[in-house]
Amino acid sequence: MSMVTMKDIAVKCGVSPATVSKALNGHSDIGTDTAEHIRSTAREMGYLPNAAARALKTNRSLNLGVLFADKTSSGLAHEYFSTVLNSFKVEAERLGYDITFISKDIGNFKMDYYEHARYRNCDGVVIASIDYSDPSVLRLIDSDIPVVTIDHVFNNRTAILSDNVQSMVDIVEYVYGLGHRKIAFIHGEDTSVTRNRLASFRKACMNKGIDVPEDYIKSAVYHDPKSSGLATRELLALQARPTCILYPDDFSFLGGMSELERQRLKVPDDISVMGYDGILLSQALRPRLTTFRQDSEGIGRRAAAKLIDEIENPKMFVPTQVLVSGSLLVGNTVKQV
Amino acid sequence: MSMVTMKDIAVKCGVSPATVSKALNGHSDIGTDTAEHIRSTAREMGYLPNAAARALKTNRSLNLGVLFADKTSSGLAHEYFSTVLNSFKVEAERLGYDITFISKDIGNFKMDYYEHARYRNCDGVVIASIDYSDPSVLRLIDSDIPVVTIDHVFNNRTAILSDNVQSMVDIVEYVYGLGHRKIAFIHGEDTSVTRNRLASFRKACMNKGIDVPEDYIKSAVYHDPKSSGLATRELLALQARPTCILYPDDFSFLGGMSELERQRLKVPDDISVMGYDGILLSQALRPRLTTFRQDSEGIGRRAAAKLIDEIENPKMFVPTQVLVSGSLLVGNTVKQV
DNA sequence: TGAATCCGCGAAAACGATTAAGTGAAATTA
DNA sequence: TAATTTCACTTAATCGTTTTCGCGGATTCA
Repeated sequence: MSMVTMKDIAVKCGVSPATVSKALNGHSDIGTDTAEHIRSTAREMGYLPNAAARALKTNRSLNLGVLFADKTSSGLAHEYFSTVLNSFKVEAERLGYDITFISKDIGNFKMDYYEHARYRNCDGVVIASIDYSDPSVLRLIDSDIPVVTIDHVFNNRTAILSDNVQSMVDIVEYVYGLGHRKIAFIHGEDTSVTRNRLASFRKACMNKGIDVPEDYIKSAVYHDPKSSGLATRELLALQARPTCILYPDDFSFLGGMSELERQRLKVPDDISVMGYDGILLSQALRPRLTTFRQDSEGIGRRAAAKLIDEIENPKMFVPTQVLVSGSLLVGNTVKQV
Repeated sequence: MSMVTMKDIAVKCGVSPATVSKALNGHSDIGTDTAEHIRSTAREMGYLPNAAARALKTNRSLNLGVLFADKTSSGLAHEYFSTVLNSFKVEAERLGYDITFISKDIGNFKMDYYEHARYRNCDGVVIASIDYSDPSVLRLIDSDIPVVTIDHVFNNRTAILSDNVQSMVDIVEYVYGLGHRKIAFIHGEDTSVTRNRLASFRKACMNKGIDVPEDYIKSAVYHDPKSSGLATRELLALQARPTCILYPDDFSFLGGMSELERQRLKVPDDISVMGYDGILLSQALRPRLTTFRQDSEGIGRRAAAKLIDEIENPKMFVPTQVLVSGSLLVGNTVKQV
């Protein structure tokens, strides 16, 4: 039951624990035959390294912290973030790291994110889907722990972002190409992502020579069908109705579609609509959703790779912004006009 | 930068490290004033316990392992499991535990689940959404590490399950109540959950005096709209078409709906359909989905509570099956006939 | 042949915490 | 008053690894 340790192996092989450690870690100052003998008896005896002892001694845990939304409206429940997390996990494991969730207040112990990460000896932390103005987050950002952020930029940190600027350009060019000139845009809460998308939308329209009246820009809450339904209603009430509405994500998109349904408007015959995210369901629904697929898998993978690179080559570190581009997913919700 | 340790506090307070440890852990054999003084200087100095050192010495890590599907078809990406995971996380953290993902093969190091859990000193492990016949899983099940399983029963382990038997009863009674007598059932891959649901479906129908011809029972792949679309097509090809089709989950449900759309059948006027899971989107879509909402939040929470209880009170442990019941979510896809 | 180099390995001190066993003084008891 | 108990704290071992330093013997070099 109790674990076999290096000392046990040392006894069995008639060498010192130091030699066992070196043999198992592939140090060069151990004879090849001795090393091989140690390794094979280790295998026979079912030896497992003890992560705690190793972390204690080396001050490296091979463990990454992840910070995903703490709020009750769990970021995890949303497909975009759970996909990011999953690919982050896969890549991290491939590179030899485990991952642990970082939260505030573990049990009765009040602590902030930084303290939690320290407590667990995290070699690095990835941050996503969170309130980036939280002082507790900022403390972590300003700390000496390697950090990469997702979809948000700090000037001293590496960030992985979907290329929101390019995606809005692609979207506008696509609907423009289908003849739309009256394009409305519903955006999410005010975050840097939201601002980037909105600015890019405006610019792309301008480049196409399209005028965007202020009342074509509406605000909603990300992932909230009700809120986007409301925004949609406002847009439909305008005297100069848009011919195409862009939504900030696919949940909002579907919320908008229900409102259209309620008003007996057919998609895409009466009005064109388009989403963002490319959730799994988008292609299973009828009509198939036209949306912009974010490469969430790529984002998670790049985040892990960058973070681990920073951990393992600290002197080469320079804060970087990695843009990950997505692609248009053409369904049946946008029509030629 | 480098961490403040108990020794530092001991020096500053003019006591021994042992006294600091006891004071911080609330042992009774330290004077109240001394203890308070130690605690306050610890706070001032920004002391943080070192999880690795503590784990090494106590052989307890306050860390739980989670085993979620390893396959590329990430369990995490599915709303049901990510919700379970999230509530598991929240409850575990409330009780003072962190969580770490357990996988096979971390880096170049080949190991199985049991070894990984050992390596990380997990106090317990929760298993969900996984191939329960995997020998590596079985090794963990047969080990001395506390384990709870989700949606699968082993006789030596505590299991948390949605009450699939009752839910099928509720579903059958609901559609029966609306006049349906020709009810088809599409089920997922062969697992214990699937078998339970199917058996319960048959029994519930029998209790209502409904005959279920064998070709009303079709097989599909969970969460795969294509596969359920196919099964749907087969059902529609029958001479005695069912008036109501039950799907194994909401993704399959939507796959079925697209097939119906393709065949120009209106839901619910031409045919009634019903799903399972109660995904977030179900109420945002039009028609609103009639489905059975699993209490995934409750499942995760109970799993954490049970697991931690087993860890902290090992002698009271007895394998238990906790049934968590869900509830009917009535939308517009089932019609009175 | 004597000196320098290299190779393979061991001794021992950490890393930061916990805890059994003990210690001296004060308080209680007989 | 002498014996016992209680109180508040310390000593020191220990958890399983890693790593610096050094050591003896063999090999190479001059």
